[in-house]
Amino acid sequence: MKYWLVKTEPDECSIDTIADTGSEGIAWDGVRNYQARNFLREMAKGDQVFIYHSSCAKVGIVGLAEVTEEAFVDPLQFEPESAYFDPKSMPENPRWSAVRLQFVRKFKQPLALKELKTLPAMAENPLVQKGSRLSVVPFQASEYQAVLALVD
DNA sequence: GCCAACGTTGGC
DNA sequence: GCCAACGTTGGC
Repeated sequence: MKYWLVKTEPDECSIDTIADTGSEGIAWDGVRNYQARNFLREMAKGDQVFIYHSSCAKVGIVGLAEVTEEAFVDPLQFEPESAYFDPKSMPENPRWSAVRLQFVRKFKQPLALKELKTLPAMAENPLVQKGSRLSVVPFQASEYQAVLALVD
């Protein structure tokens, strides 16, 4: 099993939005960065995924989700009306992938970015590196456990 | 709202 | 292939 973190703006899709989708889960689409896309493609069913709120008042990890469907073609890239439309992506060779995530739980207290930066176990994680804009972040098992140890 | 850091585009 | 210009991300 592997571990990940995905960023989301709570105004667009918060942990509560994900929770509301229940057992159906939510398509994690709209990723338009190659490095992040490649990580999406590495995800396997059952992988654990931290949900992170960015660009908001309380930046940090707010809960946990799980991969329920491995990478599939992101349909939004072919929809001209979508903000995620990509005219250069060809149906015979789609550029962008999505996965399906299902809500696992919301932490009673979010783990703030500020706190994450103080954890020795997280020192090497891309999330806390200066200037990192990666929206899908791989986690080592040790990093995953260090975070879980601080939430309930 | 500001701005640093980063990724992408496109002219040459 | 270089690199300037531009657009975006995301913390603060």
